[in-house]
Amino acid sequence: MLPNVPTPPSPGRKRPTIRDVAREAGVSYATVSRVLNGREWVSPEAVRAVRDAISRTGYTANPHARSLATGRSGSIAFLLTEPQHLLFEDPNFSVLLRGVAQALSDRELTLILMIASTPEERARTISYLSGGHVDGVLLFSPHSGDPLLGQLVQAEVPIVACGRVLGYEQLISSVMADDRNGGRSAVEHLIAAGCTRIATITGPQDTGGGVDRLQGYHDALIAHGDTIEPGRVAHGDWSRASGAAAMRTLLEHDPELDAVFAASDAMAEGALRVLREAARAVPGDVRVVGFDDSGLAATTEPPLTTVRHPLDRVAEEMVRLLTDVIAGRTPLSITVPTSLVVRESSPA
Amino acid sequence: MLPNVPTPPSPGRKRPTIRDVAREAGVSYATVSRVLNGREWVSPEAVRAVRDAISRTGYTANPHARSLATGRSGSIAFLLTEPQHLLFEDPNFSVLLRGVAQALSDRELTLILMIASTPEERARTISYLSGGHVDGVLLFSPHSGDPLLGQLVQAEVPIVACGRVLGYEQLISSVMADDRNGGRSAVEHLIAAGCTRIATITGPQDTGGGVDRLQGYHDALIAHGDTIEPGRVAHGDWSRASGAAAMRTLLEHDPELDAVFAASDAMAEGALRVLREAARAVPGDVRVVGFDDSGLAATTEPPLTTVRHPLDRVAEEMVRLLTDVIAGRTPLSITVPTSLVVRESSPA
DNA sequence: CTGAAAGCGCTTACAG
DNA sequence: CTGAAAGCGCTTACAG
Repeated sequence: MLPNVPTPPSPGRKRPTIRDVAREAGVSYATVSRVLNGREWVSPEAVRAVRDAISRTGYTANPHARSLATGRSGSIAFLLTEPQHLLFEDPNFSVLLRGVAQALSDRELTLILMIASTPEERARTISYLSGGHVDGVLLFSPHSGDPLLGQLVQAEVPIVACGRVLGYEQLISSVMADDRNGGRSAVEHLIAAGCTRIATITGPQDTGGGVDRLQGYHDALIAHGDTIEPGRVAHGDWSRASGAAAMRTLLEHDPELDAVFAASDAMAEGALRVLREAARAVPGDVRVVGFDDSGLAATTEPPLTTVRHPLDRVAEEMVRLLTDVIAGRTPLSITVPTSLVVRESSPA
Repeated sequence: MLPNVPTPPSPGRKRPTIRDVAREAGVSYATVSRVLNGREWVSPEAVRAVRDAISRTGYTANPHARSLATGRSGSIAFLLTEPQHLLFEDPNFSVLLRGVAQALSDRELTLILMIASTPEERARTISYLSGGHVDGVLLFSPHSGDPLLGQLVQAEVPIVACGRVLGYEQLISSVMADDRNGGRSAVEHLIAAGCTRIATITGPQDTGGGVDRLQGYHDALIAHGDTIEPGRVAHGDWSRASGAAAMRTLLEHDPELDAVFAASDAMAEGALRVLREAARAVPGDVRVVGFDDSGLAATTEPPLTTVRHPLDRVAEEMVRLLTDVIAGRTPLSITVPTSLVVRESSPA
């Protein structure tokens, strides 16, 4: 029928364009564009006519044409660089994703998900993002040694990271929890409960969260006049398995320890399992405090006392900040407060 | 400097276009386009010259311009309609997302994530997808009563669903696990172990998986000459909490039951918790079998015997099928096989 | 094998 | 307040 139907089996009738709407409304298509974009200098009658024509024709704008004309893509990349096994088990990820999806949807922006774990994916990702095909990038779980970071900065893509990016504080905006004070409050809670041999399982030391939560542990101990025992500090990678491994190391070093502060709920869960195997009662023999207040925290055995990391707020702030950065405002960091949530693994 | 820099603070120099490449290579830009798209009838020299020019200029194609010209967006929507609390706790979701991201990336397609839970999100989603802004839609956790389904079908958007969509079997292509045989094999395993009072916790009965796994339970029992006791069937919604609630109901109806087949690992986990509270040993007093072999299964207490649902395969097949549907091939369904994974909650 | 040209559907100064 | 026109960066028949 029509001369220029799409090459493959035509997906129904041609979609209406701005010209169809203009014809319906009896105005020029420039005017249609103006009301579409809510610009000034359009008469009320024209606005009404166009709106009617739009609903009659079922018109929706072609985002590609719009992007081509404006030079903005209307989309944001949600970039994950964690190795996949962490992604799989981390309930924080879902919360963040949900929050970002919501915030983006509210602003009529599209969420493009990119996972860069294999070398091929990383190469494709960097060329895609450097190509200017998205308006900005939301970066999750960045590790300071990652070469992707430098490439992204060099490509001048607007970026906002989740958590401080070590070594890039001045170049990459970020939204972080108050990790240091959060860690501190967790350990102060343990001290107040009378614990005297407090160990910690840290996050990766090439991440802001990993470093800052450990610093909070230091702060609390020092403020209380204690010294830091190296044997009471074991490192993890946020995962359950690493938490379990770290707990074993800690028990070897000090079988008498009476408390553990784990820098994530997932690691705390691993620690809980090892303590059970080692026949230590929680909280009777050993108190355990986690970090995040993720979905996990309330369902462990016993339920975890933890530091609440308000990821819904973080997601919202990340999107807000990114739109600022895209608009040209200078990079900055936002810190959201944390709070202690007391459950049975370390009651008040 | 340049007359037409983008409105906000110029993001560095202008990106090279196809004309810049053509100039560099000393050919027309039509020729550049040909080598870009790997079309025939280009001399080897021209190809070489263009490739060199591309790497010298750092050119990457503008996807919006390309989409506008070709009428294809190069992107696929990953659409989630589950209420958010399910999304949060379901480890299957991450596996699927990862698999789809990989398969799409291999085909140079972009993954657009859409979450449609609130009414506003649903409205935006339907208008976005109906607007023809993506080449196709990957649908997750569809419930048969959802009005979104009809709207999507009416909009003639290519769709592939994860799991059979009840009532839309002829209209929506899908990739499903062999749910019925999977459920059957789980229950046969229980029968073979000598269980005689086998209960089941089902998934939602408005989903293909929910119905088919229950049918598998029926099949096994009937084949063994047993009758179906209504009191031994309790319904859940895939979540842990619903599994726990269902388990309580089942114990009330038959305190002597000696086995439970839960239609998801998450529900099995909830059941496990209730059995522990009720002082039933697993597998001593009650055997438990789950479904999915999700990340959860190996970490429960005790680890779960379960039916493996190969979600990585499912993700890959969904993308493959969707590209077929987009290319105009007739809709069809793909079933991937399942297999029993034996662990301690019901040993061999 | 290769150019010149039209067209994809918008936005945006530029004149009126 | 509104139209006519140029331009965004590509692809694709159409002539050569």
